[in-house]
Amino acid sequence: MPELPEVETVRRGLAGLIIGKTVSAETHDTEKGFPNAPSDVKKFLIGAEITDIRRRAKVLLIDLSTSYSLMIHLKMTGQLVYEDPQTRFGAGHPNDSLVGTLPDKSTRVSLTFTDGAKLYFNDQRKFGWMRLLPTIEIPNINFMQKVGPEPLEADFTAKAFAERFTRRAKSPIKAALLDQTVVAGIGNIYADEALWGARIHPKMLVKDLTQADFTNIYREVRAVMTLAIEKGGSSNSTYVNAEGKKGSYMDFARVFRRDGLACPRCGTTIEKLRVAGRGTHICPVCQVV
DNA sequence: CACTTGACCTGTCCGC
DNA sequence: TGCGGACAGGTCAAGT
Repeated sequence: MPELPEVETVRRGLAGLIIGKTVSAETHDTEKGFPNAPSDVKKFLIGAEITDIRRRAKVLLIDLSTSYSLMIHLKMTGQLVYEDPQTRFGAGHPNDSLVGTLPDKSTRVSLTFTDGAKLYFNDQRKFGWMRLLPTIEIPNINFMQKVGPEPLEADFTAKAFAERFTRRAKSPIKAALLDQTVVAGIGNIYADEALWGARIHPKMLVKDLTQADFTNIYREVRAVMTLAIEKGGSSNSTYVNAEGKKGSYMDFARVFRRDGLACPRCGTTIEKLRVAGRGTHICPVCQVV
């Protein structure tokens, strides 16, 4: 799914909907998605109040009053959808919804709150996961130790951005942008969009780029992600926010999934190629190797 | 280490 | 209409 702007959109939506609520029940499928022991779930999740919702890179953290947290990665097709059964607010809402009646075939975890509201974790491809762990242990887990800085932090500079890439000298710039240990939160959509904005070909090697190039990429990454958060993220097929609704960034995309259409800057037909094993979209005139 | 490729899953779309 | 193959927002564990 879900790159930084989509996960941030879910975080903001959920924060307004479930902070302060108390979990009264939980069900999940046993094979995948929520591997915690039933005794831990009973002890640290049931009866817990939601105290905060945080995001780091593409990971969501739902903090509980028991000093435990739910740590969630949506991967490609994960959804966290809230539903208030009294008003039918949330899932199944007719406007811009990609979610029908829940739970459905893709539902892996369901939480019920004491007021009757529900939170569903759906994941069509089952790559995503949710786990319950002590809040204090989160900074120690491998992913948190290795993940790079948040690109939208106010004090994150263009110079600091460029320095993160020195390790990846022989990588194509797109592969390095997708590496979460370099900079956090960038995925396939916003890598393509930012490189188009910076007029840099995704196959350009890191070592062949100048500080000026990195400054441009830095500006574009920040601009495109900020706009995407404003638009509620990108919905190609399965991504929805906490209310089950789509994001509209794809209406503003300049190259991503626009192969065969005109480059909005020069009119040349946008092409699709493969870089770092991922579908990649470029303007062959604006972005030259 | 740095770098590349395949694996993990289900669903959809495209060509025959 | 059916069937095979490629592809899809992301990491990982292997391989070189």
